[in-house]
Amino acid sequence: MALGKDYVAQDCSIARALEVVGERWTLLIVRDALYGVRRYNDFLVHLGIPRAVLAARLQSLTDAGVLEKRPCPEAPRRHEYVVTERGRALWPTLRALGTWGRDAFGDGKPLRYFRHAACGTELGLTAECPACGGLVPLEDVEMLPGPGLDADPADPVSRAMLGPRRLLQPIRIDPV
Amino acid sequence: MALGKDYVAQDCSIARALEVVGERWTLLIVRDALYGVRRYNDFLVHLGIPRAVLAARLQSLTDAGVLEKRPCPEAPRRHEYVVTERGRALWPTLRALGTWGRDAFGDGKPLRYFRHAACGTELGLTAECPACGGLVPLEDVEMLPGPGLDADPADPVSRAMLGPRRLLQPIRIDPV
DNA sequence: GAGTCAAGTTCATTCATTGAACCTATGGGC
DNA sequence: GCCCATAGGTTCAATGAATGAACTTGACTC
Repeated sequence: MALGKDYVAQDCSIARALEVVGERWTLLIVRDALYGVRRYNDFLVHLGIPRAVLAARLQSLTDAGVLEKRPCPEAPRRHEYVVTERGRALWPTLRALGTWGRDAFGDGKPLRYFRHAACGTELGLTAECPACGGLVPLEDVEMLPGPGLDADPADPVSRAMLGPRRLLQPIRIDPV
Repeated sequence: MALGKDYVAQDCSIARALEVVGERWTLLIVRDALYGVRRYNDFLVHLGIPRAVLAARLQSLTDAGVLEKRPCPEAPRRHEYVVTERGRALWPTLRALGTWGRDAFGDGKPLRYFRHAACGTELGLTAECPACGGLVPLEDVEMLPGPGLDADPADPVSRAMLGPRRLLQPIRIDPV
């Protein structure tokens, strides 16, 4: 929404936030980044997004300081996009949106669980731990597949996301 | 996003939620509805949204059970769109998004404060009361103008939103 | 030297958004 | 009865963004 008409003059923090993450695909990219996706091709495969749109979104998210683009440490000619602190701060929003989607439109079979790894308690509405009381550091959030999740997805990124794993833990795709 | 390509097969509650509230303008309409806007023309004036888009979004939000359309009790020929329980459940998401926008892109002068009316404490990141511990019922949330807010806005809806008021309290525009 | 792979860019088509103009039903003033 | 205003839309042409397929570029590999 940065291009063309924007939400200028709305005098509202929500509108300002939506200028950055309100476009189609953008929040899903941030979600994937929090789940550990880092590489252009992995976003591409997992989201099924057109290449041109992905490139544009990664660029604008980088400009906005939500992601950081940097050379991949292992293979120097590759890049990775890593969530910054500002990007991590979107996790409570995404958690709230996800619980809303689940409660409002789910069929009773959760797709994923998010637990505080230290105590095993499922996160509350907005990513806090009801038992320990407080926002759980992202590194301590464990995501697990729920009964509603496709147990044998086609694309390798979804497959890598199946197992219990931590938020932010980089996805690695085994070269076949 | 309901039309054309959608986020089908994403197998994710966030994607499902975005199918309903992810389009341009949609979350701003829900925000206004939570702030007490109820009438077509008030949304129109406050958001500066094209008429056709507003009509389409009100329709799809009504279809999704986020808003309810009903005849206005005072003037029987008018309608109002009122947030349902499902719509109210979006408040923590919007609060989280707003605090993110404020913290990430604000200039230090908050635009609005949201307080728990019973104790005067400012709401936390996601609409809970840090003092009382728990989600505050929307009717008990008081919104107040902050130092960053335009103190003399042009449109009557913004003017009606200036004073300290409760969430959901219907906006009334005095006929000039 | 031919082939591959990551990470894009280019381009024609399709789709959504925009802003202006028009429509319709009611209600009020005279 | 006639004129005008208001609420809540619909229609339409022009613009802008999204899509999918094809093409590009610069390593590295066999």
